[in-house]
Amino acid sequence: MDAVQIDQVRRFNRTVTERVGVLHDNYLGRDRPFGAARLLWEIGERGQDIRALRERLGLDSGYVSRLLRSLESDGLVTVEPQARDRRVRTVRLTDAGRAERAALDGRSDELAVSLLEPLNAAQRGRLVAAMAEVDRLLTAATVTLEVVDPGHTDAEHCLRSYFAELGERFDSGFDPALSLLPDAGELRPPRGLFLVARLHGEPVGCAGLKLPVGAPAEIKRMWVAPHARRLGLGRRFLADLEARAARHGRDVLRLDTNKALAAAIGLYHSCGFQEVAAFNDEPYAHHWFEKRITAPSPG
Amino acid sequence: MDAVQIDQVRRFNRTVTERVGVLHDNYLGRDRPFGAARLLWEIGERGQDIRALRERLGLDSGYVSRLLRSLESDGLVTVEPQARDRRVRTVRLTDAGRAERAALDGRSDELAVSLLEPLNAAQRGRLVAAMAEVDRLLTAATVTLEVVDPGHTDAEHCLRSYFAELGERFDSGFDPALSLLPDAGELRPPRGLFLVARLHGEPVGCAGLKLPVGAPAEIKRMWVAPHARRLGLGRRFLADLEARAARHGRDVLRLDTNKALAAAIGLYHSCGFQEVAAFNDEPYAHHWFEKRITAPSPG
DNA sequence: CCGGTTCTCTGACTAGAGTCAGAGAATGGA
DNA sequence: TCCATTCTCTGACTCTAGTCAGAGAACCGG
Repeated sequence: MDAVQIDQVRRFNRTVTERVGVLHDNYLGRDRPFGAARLLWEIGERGQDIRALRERLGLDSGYVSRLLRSLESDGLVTVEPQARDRRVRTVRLTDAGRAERAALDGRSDELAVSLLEPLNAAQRGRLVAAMAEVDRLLTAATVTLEVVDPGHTDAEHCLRSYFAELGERFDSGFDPALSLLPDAGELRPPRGLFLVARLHGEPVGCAGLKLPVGAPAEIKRMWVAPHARRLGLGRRFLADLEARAARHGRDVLRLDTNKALAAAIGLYHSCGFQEVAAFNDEPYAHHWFEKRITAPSPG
Repeated sequence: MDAVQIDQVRRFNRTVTERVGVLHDNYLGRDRPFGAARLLWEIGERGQDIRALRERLGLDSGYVSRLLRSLESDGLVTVEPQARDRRVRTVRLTDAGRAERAALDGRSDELAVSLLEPLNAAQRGRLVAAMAEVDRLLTAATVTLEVVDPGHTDAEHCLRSYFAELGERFDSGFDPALSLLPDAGELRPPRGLFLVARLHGEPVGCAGLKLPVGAPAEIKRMWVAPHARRLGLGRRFLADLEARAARHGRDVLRLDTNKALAAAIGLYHSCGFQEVAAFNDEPYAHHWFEKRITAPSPG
């Protein structure tokens, strides 16, 4: 990888951890140990089950219990057993807790202000834009792709969202029964595969690949959750599936799509797909694309 | 301040501290406590006096001593009294220490790579560019301006560097004796003032303001250290001095400059200065500038 | 050469952030 | 109904990262 880039990333890490880190500690950990403040924050306005808190923060159950005791004795939270399952306990903020949380919030704002303060308006604009870009791309880099069974909860969640969205966007609506849907077996080894993208553990996109014997590979059911768009995830799915298809010895990759999906059509063009004549009679398709692919170089 | 901007800064802080922070701990603190690793790093190839280490890292002397003992017992450093002053002790890396430091370096690289890895080439380019921008602007925001006496060490350091640079850049060289230099008293209250800019405690620029009675204020000896350029520091000096001149009741600010200082001339234009006829007979000046200024609004 | 200062070290302490091994209630399934 | 499991809590630890108060050696100015 490019040494100049690595160097810049390291310089960035140093500057940011110094500047943001130091202020972070100064502002947020002022009265209360950091762990307790974090917990207070995570409980949120609506309360949380202790197990959910533990999971989200990745903390030991004993540790969380102790932190909660200290918040409780300061009168910031109440802990009560859940009605349906009295083993599980729910934490809620008291009014004092809500006030404390708002104070934390205010300090977060102060921190942000103190970073912008010394700059003039033009510099502020540029800093904020650059931060947004870094934020977006680091988020993109934390998205993971994984091959799962199309029957997996996360896969089904994505597919439901996908069909719902098609129903909204197609002029004609979308009825799965009328479409040439591959049966699940076609997206399951050895006849194909199914990818799910996850961000912080939540499914945020999917894409299927059909690998019919002696025929071009075909992409089906590619979808990216609205809040995960603009992260280059579509492009990443295409690149990943293309590599997999090539590894399975296919030299052509194809797909069909609906005219309502303008962004997707743009993506296919920009990723090197050529529009071709219809290669199936999918009733919801208006465009058919194809791309010649080559085997990945070994290593 | 703009709430949208504050919000973006907060989102940035969250993403970066999570993503970079977690990896940072994973990679860098692997075998050795973080404090020891930091110390090992700061000792550097050429060794350091203990007091310098302490100062730079801002640590308690007892704590540093203990950390050094542990590094010493691991065979990574040697500590010896300085020849000239046997109270002061100098730490040097052993071969093993050098190797350990190189390993830390390698992990820093790995961290950087792991942030870039999941991205494609275009995204990497954009991420690195945005990181450079954030880095540059956060650095700019940590620069402080302070009024000091022109006889202060930091002021003198800046002035020496300034004269040296003029000597190199002017076609004719630069001889302070031939120039219309204000005597130090003119850049000292009540007749004027002198600003020094500092980054992490090091002086990185200066600017003087003459406030002659019943005459326009005048900027003299503005200089920014080469490694602190492109941080908007020149613009910041001008804005600061302009506000100070206005607070002292002046409504015109002026300055002269040499044709070799193209960047400065560009800056003056872009900050609203107009070129005017010579208002003095400074032998090294080719351009004279003036700007009408207004009293800052109260508050 | 004496007294104050500088520099480093040691010992004794603290707070934060966890980990680990049960104990004891509540629940769910056979 | 009973047994395994789930969930939370308690007590007993650990490791980092410090802080604070001297002690003792080395140095410096008068």
